[in-house]
Amino acid sequence: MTAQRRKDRERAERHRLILETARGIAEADGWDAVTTRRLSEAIEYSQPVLYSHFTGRTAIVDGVALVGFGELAGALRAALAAAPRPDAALAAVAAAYLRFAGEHPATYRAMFSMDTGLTFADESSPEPLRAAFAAIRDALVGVTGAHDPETRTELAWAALHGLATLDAGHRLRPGHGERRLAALLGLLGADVPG
Amino acid sequence: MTAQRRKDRERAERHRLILETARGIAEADGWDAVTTRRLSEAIEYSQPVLYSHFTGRTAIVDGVALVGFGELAGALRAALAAAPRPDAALAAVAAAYLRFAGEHPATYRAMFSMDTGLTFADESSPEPLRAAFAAIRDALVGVTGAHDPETRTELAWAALHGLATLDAGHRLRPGHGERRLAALLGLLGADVPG
DNA sequence: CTCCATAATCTAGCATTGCTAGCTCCAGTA
DNA sequence: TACTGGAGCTAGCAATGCTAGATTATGGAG
Repeated sequence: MTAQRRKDRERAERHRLILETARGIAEADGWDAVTTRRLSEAIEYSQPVLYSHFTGRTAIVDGVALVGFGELAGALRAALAAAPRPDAALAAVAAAYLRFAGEHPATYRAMFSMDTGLTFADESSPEPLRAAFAAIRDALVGVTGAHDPETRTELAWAALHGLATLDAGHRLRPGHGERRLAALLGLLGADVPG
Repeated sequence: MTAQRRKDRERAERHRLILETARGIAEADGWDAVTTRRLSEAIEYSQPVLYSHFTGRTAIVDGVALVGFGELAGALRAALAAAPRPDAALAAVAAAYLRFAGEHPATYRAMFSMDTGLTFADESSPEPLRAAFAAIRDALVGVTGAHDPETRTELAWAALHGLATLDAGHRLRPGHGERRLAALLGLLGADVPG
């Protein structure tokens, strides 16, 4: 049964290849360019192979999103751990969040802006997403009175997400990202009444 | 030439009908359900008629987005005008913004989350969008020290947009919208150092 | 080493999509 | 009343996601 073991490994590798290739095409030419034909050609397999790994095109997008959640959680945790002092942690985490969104716009879109089959906000929420949420909350708790941290974390997340998506859509003034981030940190750092 | 006048009127009316129907289908069954065939059938014309009004499907989405910008700007201006005192204006505007996004999710998607041919952030930005931005800024200026109002307006907008989109994607705890809005208003109302 | 059953992979094609070429037919003019 | 221009439709193309059925490779039994 050692042959089976090897096949499983090759299959997992190809699974990874599909996701990586899809992500690459999406980051290069947008998600519309990720057609099953182009993707299958890029991985040098025929289209039906894709369907032996994923239930359909949207499942592939979901797969990329999941990888993204893992990366984002890692980046936030790393920023949190590397921050010298608690009050610097929030700035580091926020900057890391916006950097991730800016450097991987298509991945970020898959995670947050595309019709998805993933479920959230309940127990079946992907673990990496919960980890990313926890990183933001931990950073916030370190800097503020920690009154109702869940709500404040949701709010900080929403602000970061709004900045990321509006900026990606060129809805905000270019070149003012630093200033906006500073303003956000100023708000979040301040004690909130109520 | 009175016949021409009538034709122009009918044509404008049909233009409006197309946008309204497309929006209705999108709000009912999502944008994926807005196919040129279903849309043309709903307006009781053949498909090519759509292309005599719009350059393509995305132009129709853009048209709905533009209508949405107009409505949003109107709602924000109304909220601003109806607020009894300046410090209540911000709460009214923010609530109106989230209400609009919650009541017309597909329209809101067309405005902010879909690949669009519209341009923003420069002079050619749609006028209604600039009007909506101005309404938020005016509300903010009334409540705070108005230091760097452009940046603070972008930030407030981003927070509202983030709350709207994450909530629409069921990424936030249900039933806590009021609390999040209150927390946001608390942050924005507080004076920010720097 | 050979044969064969199983699994893996591909070829070919379906239904649906956005979009368009070219015909038809009707309204308005002389 | 004949004619012309344009408004609208029928029919069809290329591209998409997806799948059925044929085909080839794999690996164990004799």
